[in-house]
Amino acid sequence: MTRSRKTTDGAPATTSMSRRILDEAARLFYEDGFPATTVRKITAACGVTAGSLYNHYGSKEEVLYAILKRAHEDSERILEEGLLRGGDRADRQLAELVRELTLFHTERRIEGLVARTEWRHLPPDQAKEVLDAQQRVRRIFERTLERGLNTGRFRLNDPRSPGPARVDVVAKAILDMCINAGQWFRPDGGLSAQELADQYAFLVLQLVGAAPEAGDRES
Amino acid sequence: MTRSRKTTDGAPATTSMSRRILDEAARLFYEDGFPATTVRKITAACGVTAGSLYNHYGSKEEVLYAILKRAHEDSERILEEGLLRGGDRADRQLAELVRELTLFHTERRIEGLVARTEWRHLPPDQAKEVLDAQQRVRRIFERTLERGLNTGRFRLNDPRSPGPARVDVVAKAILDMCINAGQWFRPDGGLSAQELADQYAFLVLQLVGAAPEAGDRES
DNA sequence: CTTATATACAAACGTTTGTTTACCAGACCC
DNA sequence: GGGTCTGGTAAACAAACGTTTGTATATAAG
Repeated sequence: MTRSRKTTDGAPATTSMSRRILDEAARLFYEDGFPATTVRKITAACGVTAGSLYNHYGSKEEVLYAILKRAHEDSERILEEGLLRGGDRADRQLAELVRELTLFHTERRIEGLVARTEWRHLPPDQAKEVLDAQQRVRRIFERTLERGLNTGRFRLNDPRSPGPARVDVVAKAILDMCINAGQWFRPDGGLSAQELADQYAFLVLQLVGAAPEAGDRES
Repeated sequence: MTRSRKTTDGAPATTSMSRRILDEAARLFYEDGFPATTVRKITAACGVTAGSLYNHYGSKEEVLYAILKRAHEDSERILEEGLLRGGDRADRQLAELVRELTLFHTERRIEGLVARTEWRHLPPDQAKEVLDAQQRVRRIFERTLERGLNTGRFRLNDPRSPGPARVDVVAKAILDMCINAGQWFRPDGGLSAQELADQYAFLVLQLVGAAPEAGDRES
């Protein structure tokens, strides 16, 4: 996991300093935001002095970019795995997606929030990379929603409204729910992250009007 | 509306400088965050020099506090009005709450986002004020949810789960949906803020399992 | 006219910022 | 031993920070 820079795969006693800087910086960006977090605070949290950061990263911005890149790669991978686990029924796919995304943002809420809020402070080309990754995640949800509507598993027709709710709007609503759960959830409230993810999956299925099907247990 | 400081109620040609500073600061806090926004940028946007800000506010923090206070007062007032308009049926109350909150955060997304994200940079007692206001908003939603469950209008029992979804969890999910809509919504996408608010109200009613009742038109 | 008040300005304050530089201790290879 | 590399240190850099100061000007009151 932690690949030390040049050693021949012998695991170092402590996590490598490069990795340590990433973790402490993520925590500080989460608490205070990127601009208010100084290089001196980051390095002090790692037990070294300011100049040392530049042995591992070219700038403070580069540290932020590394954090965001890792978070987005991991979340995309996790969602695609969940999609496969859902089989070919859109409702089961959607439930898996919601579960996985909620779990990711509760278990790794520090990186999750930083990735959502601090990309503005990156140079434009790197900021665009982050936005593209967010768009890919959204597309995964939109495709599953469309599949569920086409197969008649989801129902989004408001009797008081001219047309059905738009798929992109529904996808955004679901994403905002799952992503922001990480901001308030604390595992000490008598509710585990797993239980929260299950409740969210249930709520989202109700939200898209997924009728309980034969084969799903009924209470 | 804009009360100029000393004139005898004759409307000034331009909005007063105190108000102007508030608006420009809000926009800059929204774009770059509080710590990355300098006093010089704020005052330059108002066409004056840095020192002039201190004729109107005691510090940069005080500007942030004024923005947050105004936003929270307005949103609480709007929600309570919506609650009254909903009558005594919990489903109609909930629909009004969702509509109003979504509208507020789309029409005033700048203040809305700043209020949600920048309170960390306030001194502890003022930060607590903001958190208290957020808690009051959450309670409004929780009470309406409880009323709907007690009167049987809402249904939150997951057949695959031991108990029903917790009211506080459902309230958070709804709040995250509405509040964050302001971050991505742009009125140029062929969807007005009103239509978005209506769709969200519909989605939330499905989410809480509100059965369409006699008297609501069916398509 | 005189006086007071509000608000603008330019300039400076001490501090902190991200980053660079020059130097040094230890590990490894031959 | 000597040579090279890695990754640390202390000190310095210009630039930018929030804020204070002294001063000018315009408006309104007495």
